[in-house]
Amino acid sequence: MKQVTVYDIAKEAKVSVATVSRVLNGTAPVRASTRAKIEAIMHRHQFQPNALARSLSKKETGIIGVILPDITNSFFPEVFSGIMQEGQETGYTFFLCDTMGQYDKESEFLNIMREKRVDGILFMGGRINLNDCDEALVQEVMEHANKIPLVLVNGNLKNANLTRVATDEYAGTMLAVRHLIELGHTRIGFIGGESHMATTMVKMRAYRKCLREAGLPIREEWVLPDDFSVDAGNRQMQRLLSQTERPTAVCCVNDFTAIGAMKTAIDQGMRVPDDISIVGFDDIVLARHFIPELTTVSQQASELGRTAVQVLRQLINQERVKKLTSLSPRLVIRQSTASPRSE
Amino acid sequence: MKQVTVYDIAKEAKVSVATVSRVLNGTAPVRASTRAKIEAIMHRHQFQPNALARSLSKKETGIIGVILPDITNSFFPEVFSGIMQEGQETGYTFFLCDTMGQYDKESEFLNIMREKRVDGILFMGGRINLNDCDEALVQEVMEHANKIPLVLVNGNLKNANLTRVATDEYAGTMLAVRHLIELGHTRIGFIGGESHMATTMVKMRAYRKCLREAGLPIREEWVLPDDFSVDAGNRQMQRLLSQTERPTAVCCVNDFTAIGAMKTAIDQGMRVPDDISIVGFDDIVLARHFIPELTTVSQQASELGRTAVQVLRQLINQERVKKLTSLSPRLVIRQSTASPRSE
DNA sequence: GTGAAAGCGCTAACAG
DNA sequence: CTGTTAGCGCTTTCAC
Repeated sequence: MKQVTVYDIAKEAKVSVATVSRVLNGTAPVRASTRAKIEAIMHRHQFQPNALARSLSKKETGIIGVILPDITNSFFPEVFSGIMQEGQETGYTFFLCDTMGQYDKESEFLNIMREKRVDGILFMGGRINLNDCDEALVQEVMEHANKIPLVLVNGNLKNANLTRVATDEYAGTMLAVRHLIELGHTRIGFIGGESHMATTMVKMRAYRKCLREAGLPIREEWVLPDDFSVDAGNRQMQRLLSQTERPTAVCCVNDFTAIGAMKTAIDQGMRVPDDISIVGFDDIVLARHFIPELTTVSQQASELGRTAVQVLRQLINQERVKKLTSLSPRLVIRQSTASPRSE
Repeated sequence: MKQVTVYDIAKEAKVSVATVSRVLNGTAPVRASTRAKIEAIMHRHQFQPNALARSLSKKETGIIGVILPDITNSFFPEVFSGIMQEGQETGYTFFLCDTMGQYDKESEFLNIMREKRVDGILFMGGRINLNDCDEALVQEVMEHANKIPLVLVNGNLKNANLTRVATDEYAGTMLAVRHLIELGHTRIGFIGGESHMATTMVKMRAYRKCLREAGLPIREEWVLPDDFSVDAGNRQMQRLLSQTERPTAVCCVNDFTAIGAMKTAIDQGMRVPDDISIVGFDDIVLARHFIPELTTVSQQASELGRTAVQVLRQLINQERVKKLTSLSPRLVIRQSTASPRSE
């Protein structure tokens, strides 16, 4: 019942373990006949080389550690899917850690990854999305990054100067707001996002910039941060609708809040997009299946994941790497936006 | 820059590596003073014990391998989330493999897991959902299961007699169909699901049983398998609506097809649930956010994941385990179902 | 309590 | 081409 090892194979083939190792890795020429014999024996015994032993001596595991805040949030499975596709093609395997948004879990997982000797780390969510992250937390990540290839995905850490790949959310939001303006909207609100998160700030900044550029007034009572959930969308749309002066369009921090906003608006008897236009951000899979289909900004999550792995691989291979790889989002126009009714 | 090892620690503390190992694992008493000294040194050097070396000698990794067919399908992240929660509490870590529905990838990952010496395997999707799985594929899994703890989650392999945990989909479907019948529906269709998949067959069987029990006729032209996608729902609802005699309610194989069916019905000018009632299966997160909110059967995905880990752990610890652990689904009544209009 | 030493299974010089 | 041997870093008897 004991696992067969290179020694067993070697003995049976009457060769040394070195030779067995050679056919296993193709690291040096081996006579065709002995190679064939060894392979036959390995096959017969269904030999499974012990990856632990191999990694221990090679000092590399072929494992990439992935930290993300919530696998249950459909954006992340898509990114992860891209990560896996890219990784599989290059023989990498993944160690996925879900921090459930807790910063101390990030620290914990970072350590576990180091113990497991992963070859590199992809860091998403949590502290790297904070606008003003605690110095100690930044420090910690920097120390790890000093010892092991690490890239921040869709986030940043002030003054840490780490390698990162991210969607250009500023540009993405401009796409969304300009779309609304081009449709003729002049009364545009913004919903969702915790205000201490970088995403929220960036998106709001882009939103304000656009309105200003277009010479439109910014009504602070229409700028309603909250969190990133569907419920946030519900709540803030409710608030918007309770005002006597209402916007005719709203830009949402992500698709979840957009969905919530849409639902509440419709439940209150409004029609989307006739009475109010709504645009989201992320283009989650179900966005196109809502009624009405959601206009949104696609982050191309899968592409983001692939790119992240490519960049990390360069880091692992000690190649030169751009400090920031920026991906351009795309506006996906569907049914939830239209020109305002002329009144 | 080199990693510090137990030897470095031992030397600095003027003790043997054995003692260092003892404080690391608490496997034997160590004098408090020397323990303190060692711990201080480890802390100072930020010592990270090499998990590979440890696993190699202990012959256990604390890793559970998880095979699933598509992390992008929101049902699986939820299951996985439950798996991780349960695992974390017991110190396990996970190796996630997405087969993207390809059977050969299942084989590949099974082998990789063996090489990585995971402590146990959780198998979801792919071949274990086939109603009639190729004998060789069954055999392969059986051989692995013979060597390593393995549990099938929401699936089965004929005559393999493997340990499994699964939702009772038969019961779940009965819940759904009976609900429709109790509402007064007599004309009920069934949409979606590939007919060679076990889920589909089980659910259809339950559907037929319910109708028969209630003395209702089964109209074969209203039983429309397809695949499990939103588009399948679109297509088959389209077909249903093109018939002159239409059902007043339809039971869908899962939430995706239900969403598709709903969307097509509404796009065609029907009202849900007024003109047609729709019930799904799974209770994905967004089900409650659709308009109308989707009535569905909850699999309690997260609970399923937790249970799977518990069972696997028992297997790993060589405890007695029930061959089948069955979870009861729950009907979640929301807005997409109502009594048929009396005409 | 603590130390010496033999593994765990594989890779990689080095020598031939 | 192939064999010998010394690691890789930790755990675990077995003595003392």
